[in-house]
Amino acid sequence: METITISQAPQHVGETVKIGVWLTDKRSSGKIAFLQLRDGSGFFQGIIRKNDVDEATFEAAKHDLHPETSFVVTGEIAEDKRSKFGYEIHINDLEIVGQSDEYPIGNKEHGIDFLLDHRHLWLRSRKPWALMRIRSQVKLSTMEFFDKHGFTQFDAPILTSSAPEGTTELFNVDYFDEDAYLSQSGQLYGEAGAMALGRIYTMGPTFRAEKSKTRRHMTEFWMIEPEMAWCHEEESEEIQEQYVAYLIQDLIDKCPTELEMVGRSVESLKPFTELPYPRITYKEAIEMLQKGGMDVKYGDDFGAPEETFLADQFNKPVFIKNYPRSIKAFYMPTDPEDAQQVICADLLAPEGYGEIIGGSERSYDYEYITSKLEENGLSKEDYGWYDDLRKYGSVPHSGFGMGLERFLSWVTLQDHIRENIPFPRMLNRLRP
RNA sequence: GCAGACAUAGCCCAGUUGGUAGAGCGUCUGACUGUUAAUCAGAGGGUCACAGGUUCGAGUCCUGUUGUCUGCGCCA
Repeated sequence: METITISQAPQHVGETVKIGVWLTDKRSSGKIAFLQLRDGSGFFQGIIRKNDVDEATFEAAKHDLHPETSFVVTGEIAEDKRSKFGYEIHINDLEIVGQSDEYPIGNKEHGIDFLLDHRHLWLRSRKPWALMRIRSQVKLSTMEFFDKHGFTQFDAPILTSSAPEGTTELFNVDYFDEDAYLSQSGQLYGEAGAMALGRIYTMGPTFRAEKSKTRRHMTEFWMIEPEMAWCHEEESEEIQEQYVAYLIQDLIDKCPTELEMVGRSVESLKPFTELPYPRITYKEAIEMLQKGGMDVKYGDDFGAPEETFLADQFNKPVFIKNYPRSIKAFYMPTDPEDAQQVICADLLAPEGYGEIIGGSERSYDYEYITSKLEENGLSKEDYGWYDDLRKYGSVPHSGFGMGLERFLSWVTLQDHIRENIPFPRMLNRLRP
């Protein structure tokens, strides 16, 4: 007899098979019981009738199966329109493997704090299952997209000697009696990679010790940071929008069930696969905000309300280009049309989700970079290697960073990014 | 870092001028042959966050402590 998974059930209609499962819920009558089953590959229902099994098995189904009890079922796969999945299994026999008593998570009515305290178990529920499948697909699609476009995956170090942008707080670790820090960006290392391999991308965890308490922040999150040699900002933006559209199209094609499970309709995502995305300048954005009655002036960075307002003017992601130098990173080159500004763009997601990508051209001028490093108090000892990238065969290059969980929270319509990573790390949450 | 809320059963929450601690869900027992948050009947379940104070009497009023959530800032 063949052992299959729930996801393979449609190919085994009429066959008697074995499946290793967990119970999510059950309903029973005097002579029939409905067992809601999951096995990691999917969810469906098992039916057990008193007349089809011996009495001990039927009694076991009624009394010994509790939420998350693991067992092996033997039965015949049937197509049935009364089942939500479309298929179900008529059980002839079952063998309990692992008992489960008083499972803490029910079908409804839990607060977020309780659920996060039980994250190791909550992951078994439907919504986290769907969110983790979507996350996995996005990472796979990322690798496929960049591979197709000639990029090499390039892993930046996580332990670093100091801070790339010098401003944010870093997690300090003891590195054999020397101070080291957990990386807050792989970008500078990515630039070294681009000079070696042309086009690279990093994909890995990033750490920020900022005491942020918002729906858009975690202390540990994942970034995807492509870096491209011989590339100006305009070309980088084209890659960015193609990448975002590619991720969304792949989700539409490969994860429609998971999207529906988390409340995101496939139809609502389709417009975001149509390119190009609109582009406006920072100055135009300021004008739009002022006309909209918001209290901003040139030189201000945008907060959440401003980002939402701007994104609401378009029904697509929108690039905001060329911000003032004062609110951007030291390595961004001067905008030739306005010396107060730098060549960069942020991509704002629609529907109130704010910035999902920050990117820019990188200055490749040795004098400019060395003076900026000095202005920002970044030492030769720690950043001399970054100078070298300009000293030996410097070329125009650009790159960007996408926050994986921010992207995911947008496409899955979550109001907080914490459910888009298996074990979120936040200001007040380090366990489980 | 700033501001505002909250803390009562395993969970989600009520609790009136201060007067014996409540419901729903889950759990357990029973009924029911197509249930989808099943339904019906019954049972069990509490150091009211912690520490003081006022009072004949505090879940309720006062003070302090701790924890959590939400929004803002910072950013992805």
